[in-house]
This record gives sequence, structure tokens and C-alpha cells, in this order.
Amino acid sequence: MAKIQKLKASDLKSHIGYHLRVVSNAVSHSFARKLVASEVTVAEWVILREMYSSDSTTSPGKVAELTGLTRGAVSKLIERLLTKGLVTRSESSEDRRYQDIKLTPVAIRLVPKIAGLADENDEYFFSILNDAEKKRLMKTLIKLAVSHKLKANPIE
Amino acid sequence: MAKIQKLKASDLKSHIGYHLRVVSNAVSHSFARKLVASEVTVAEWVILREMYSSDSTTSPGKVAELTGLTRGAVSKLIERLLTKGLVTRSESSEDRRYQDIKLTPVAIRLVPKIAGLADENDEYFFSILNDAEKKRLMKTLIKLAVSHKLKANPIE
DNA sequence: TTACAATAGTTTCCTAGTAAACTATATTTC
DNA sequence: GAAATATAGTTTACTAGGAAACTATTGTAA
Repeated sequence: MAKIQKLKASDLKSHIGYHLRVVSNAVSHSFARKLVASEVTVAEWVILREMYSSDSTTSPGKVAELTGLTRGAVSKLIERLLTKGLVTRSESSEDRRYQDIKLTPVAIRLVPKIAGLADENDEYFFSILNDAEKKRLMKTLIKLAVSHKLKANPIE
Repeated sequence: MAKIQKLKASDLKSHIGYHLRVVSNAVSHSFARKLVASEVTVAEWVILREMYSSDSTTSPGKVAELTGLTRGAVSKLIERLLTKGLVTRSESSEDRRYQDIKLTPVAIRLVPKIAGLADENDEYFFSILNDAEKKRLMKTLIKLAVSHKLKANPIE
């Protein structure tokens, strides 16, 4: 009984995207472990940090635009942050479709601490690279993000 | 009423890990869209491609080791591949804890086609980079994967 | 040989995320 | 001003993945 002829097929490892996914999963996972004690997840951290930058209040939609996440994803994350007492939500008075989302004092005190953990994690994970390599990697990733319009870049 | 003092907190964009996640999500997502017609998902493709390389049969555990996924994740993926008729599963005769997993002829014919789509996707997504940049990026990612032991490297 | 440990695989519960359908409000157009 | 459309947010159903508890089998130690 003849075996089926196996044609040539490029290897997983021949694709940059594959390695990117493997490494990215590992970085996020390593960060997640560092966050366990904070009772905040990686995705929640992204929302908190983005809101920390925007003065006073924001809306879920604006957060979605800034982070590049869908509104559905942001909606669920904000719901979780609410139950954790890290944001408040209120109907906007002018346009009732909008919501005013605000960080609570607890969250405002929490963000700098988690930022420290994020620094640590990045430092730890990429410590194998020298400064030039890090800078090049960062630059390349940003180039890819910009060219594919992966998120709003309000300032730059 | 005094505002709470906002302390310094590093920006999301200051971390390589953040950009990595954004770009990685986008690449995988772009690949996922390309795969819709094939009725195979990105994760399933990884399993199929890894099995394509290993001669004859493998076990779920071996696939897990090769891909760096947990056994739980692989278990679920193989279950799906079974219902799609892309792999067969049988109890190993020597040690009944093990399973013999085999690609079906359909899968063996499918892998090279999807490999082509993977090529296309990588080509498309990273076309903004020149060859030197691509090579450096790949090298850096592999360096990170190896140093953090992110998966078994059976051959190299 | 019986009890215990190790191993392979599964299941359950959780986070992370998209897409698409849905609700509610606001705006535009006729 | 009523109908159509656009917009903000939510919900549902799905893929992707880890952790930990579980079952079944095999190996080892007493």
C-alpha cells in the first residue's frame, strides 16, 4: 500500500509570524504571573494605563480606539474593572449614548506600581538582548504597527 | 477638592512586550482571515504542520512538547481535528496511556496548501521590512525563544 | 504484591480577543 | 415631524491558551 506523497511545505519556523507569536505569548504570560498579586490582568492593565494618560474622563469607545481593541473587548474589560472598584461609570449628560469612565483613587495609586512590574518584566525578558538589539527590535515593531495602522497614535 | 496626585508611570509604548503583543495579534489575525476558506484555524494549522514533519504517527504529548503548548491545549485541538477528519486517533498497543495520532490523506494534501497561505501572509505582513530587517527580526526572536526555552528544538 | 509515584491524556474554569447581532440614543433626510 | 441611518455600548458565540484537578495506565519500592 503506497504512502501518500508528501509535497514540500514550508516549516512553521520559516515564518516570522510564528516566532512572533511564540515569543509574544511568553512575554505576556510572564507578565501575567507577575501581576497575580495585584489582582489585575494584563488586558486590564492596558486599559488602566491608557486611561491614566487621558485626563479626567474617557469613554469606552475612546479607549478602544487608543488600544486598538474592539469595543466588545473593552466593554468586557471595563465591566471587570468596575467590579474590582478600579473605575466608575456614569452616563454622559449631553449625549446619553456615551459613558463617562473614570479611574478611582485606588486605580490611580495602583497604576504606577504595576508600571514598575511592567518595567521589570520587559527588563527581565529582553535582558538577553543588548541595547542596540532592543532598540532595533522596538523600532521594527513600531514600524510594523504603524504601517498596518494597528492603533490610534494620538500624539505622535 | 484636591485631585489625587498622579505619579510617574511608564507608558505602555515604552515596553517591547507591548508592541510585540500588538503586532503578533495582528499577524495571527491576518493569517486567520486567510484561513477561513480552508476550515482550519491557526492553532490547528500549527498542529498539522508539526505532525507533517514527524514521520508516521505521533502522540499528543510529543506534539505538545514540539509546539510548546500545554497538553490540555493540544488535547482540545486534536479533538477538533478529529471531528474535521484531519487526524485519526488510536490507542497505542504497547503502552495504553499513549495514543497514536496520524494525519489523514486529506490532511496530508491540505498541509502544503496552507503552507502556501502562511508564506503569503508572512510575505504580506512583513513586506514593509527589507531583507536585512527581516533577517534581524527573525534572529532576535529565535534568540529570545531559545534563551527562554519556549519549545523543544528537536533537530537544531 | 500491594501501595505509591510517575506519566499520558482529558476536563473544567479562567483570561484574551474578534465578529456579528443586538439595544438605545442621536442625527440626518425627506 | 417621521423614517432612515449612524453611533455607543452590550451580548453571544467562537477561537486560543494556561493552570489545575481529574482518570487511566504503567513503573517502582516496600
